[in-house]
Amino acid sequence: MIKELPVHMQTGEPVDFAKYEAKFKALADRKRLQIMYELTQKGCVCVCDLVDIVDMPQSKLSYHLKILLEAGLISRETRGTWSYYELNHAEVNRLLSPELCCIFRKVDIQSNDCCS
Amino acid sequence: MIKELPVHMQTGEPVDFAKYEAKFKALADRKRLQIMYELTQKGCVCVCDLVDIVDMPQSKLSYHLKILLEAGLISRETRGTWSYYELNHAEVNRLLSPELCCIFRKVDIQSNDCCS
DNA sequence: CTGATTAATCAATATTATTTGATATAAAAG
DNA sequence: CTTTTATATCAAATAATATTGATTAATCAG
Repeated sequence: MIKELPVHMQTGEPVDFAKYEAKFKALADRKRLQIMYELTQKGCVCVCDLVDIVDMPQSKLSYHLKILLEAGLISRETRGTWSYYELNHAEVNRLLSPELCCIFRKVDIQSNDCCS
Repeated sequence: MIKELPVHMQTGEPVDFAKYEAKFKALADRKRLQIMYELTQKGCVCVCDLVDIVDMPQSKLSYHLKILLEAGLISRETRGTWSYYELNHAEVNRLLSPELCCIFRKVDIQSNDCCS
């Protein structure tokens, strides 16, 4: 089995710090972390429910959801007038440690070493 | 072998989002990420060298080092007039994914699945 | 002791992010 | 068609962060 080097190590290209800055900026807010937590717990939630769950005025919630969405940490699916948001587990796993998995990550059924 | 549940799952206590907010805030800046990257690469570096490495005025660097220090992401050791900073690997590992290990983490010799 | 070096802190300013309330848009229900 | 509901967007006000240059404090070398 051949191991591949990460791109920046193969090429000597500089690391794209700006990319990570954007992700961590989105994570750097307790309200947004709570939103992510609720999405981790509940799966797919519509904005109208989330307003009550996180107890936040609708326009404010919309602002924070946009930031998480643009950082690729959550995804949206619109049905009619409703917008449903859910966590982007792949992206969250790509960023956060196994130790944070019980809070914000959702792990494959295989790897049974978490939140069990 | 008995598996322990994470505290917030055992007790039903709310997750301390503010704690993580502070950590991610410190990570949410490309200059600070670069500082962490250089410390990952070089180990223990004094401020006078870091000024050249990251090409930043001294007072600005000092400001950003303080933020990383207070977030527990780096540590300081002062010898005479010099201050040496290095990455707090334990804390970084606690936060960041294995996939980020090649950039910001340093992994135990054991686990050979990274940056090799 | 004196002058030079290292690094932290401070105050002023500039830049970014967040909150708020109002408005806009679009679908759904009557 | 009209009204209601869901959500996004906008502009203004506020709050939080970052940058700059100057100053301070501590050590060091002569």
